[in-house]
Amino acid sequence: MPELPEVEVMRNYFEHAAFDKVVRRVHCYDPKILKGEIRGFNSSLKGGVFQRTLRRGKYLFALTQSRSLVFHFGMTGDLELCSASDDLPRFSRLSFEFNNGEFLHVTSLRKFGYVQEIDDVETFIEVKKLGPDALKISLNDLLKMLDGPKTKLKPFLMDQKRIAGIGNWIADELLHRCMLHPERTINTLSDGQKKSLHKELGKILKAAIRRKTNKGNFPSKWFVNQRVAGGTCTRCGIEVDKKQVGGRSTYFCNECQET
DNA sequence: ACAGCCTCCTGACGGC
DNA sequence: TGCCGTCAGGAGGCTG
Repeated sequence: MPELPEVEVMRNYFEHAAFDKVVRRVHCYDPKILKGEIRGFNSSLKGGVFQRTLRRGKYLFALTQSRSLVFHFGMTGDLELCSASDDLPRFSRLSFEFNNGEFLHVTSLRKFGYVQEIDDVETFIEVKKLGPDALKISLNDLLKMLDGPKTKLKPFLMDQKRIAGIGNWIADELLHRCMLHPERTINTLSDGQKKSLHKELGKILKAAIRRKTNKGNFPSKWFVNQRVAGGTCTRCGIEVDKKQVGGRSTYFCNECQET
């Protein structure tokens, strides 16, 4: 579930939870979540202080004076700051213990996602071939990107190597707003439709960040709320269709969204 | 270049 | 009550 807006909210949370505190120790409760050895991880971070965060798409980076970490939250990842007396959160896989006794937990029910020490943020982004951040992509860059490929719209939007940050729900919300069928091919889009993709994408991301939608509290008018069995189109009222597109469950209105 | 399928993982939920 | 199958989903890998 964590897509760009949720990760941006987590980035903020991380700063409030971790900045200005000295890392006393790192605890790993499930080695699967940590890429690399806990020993090396611990010695890298012990005594460090997180001072900076960055984000590209769904990836969060946290930097101490001398070390860099990347967090990917998969679909069920989250951060949770706890005091020493709190119970271990359910599904905690790793925690940073600070010298004030607090613990910042990385939770993950389904263990997709990971925490990893990296040499350098730019290199990581390069190796992953991540596209520009969906929140920062310019209209011109998007227009250029949309010029040519015969890919279907939804898989295009969700390809992190093209645009970083769009996941399943954002793609469905965006395509419904722009009245475009998820299987519409890129090369049939008009200029107006391309421009509306850019405009609506920005609106969705900014509103979602503002509303801190990581708890699923989307505005009631949003199409994303209809991504359930029996959901109805927020524009025409008919029952939404559900179909696998690019291997993902896709909800859309067969009447309003043009193929 | 693109499509389609598989794997990872675990809790929720429906059917019987 | 309990057992079983199915589903969700990001990303990477593999094949066609």
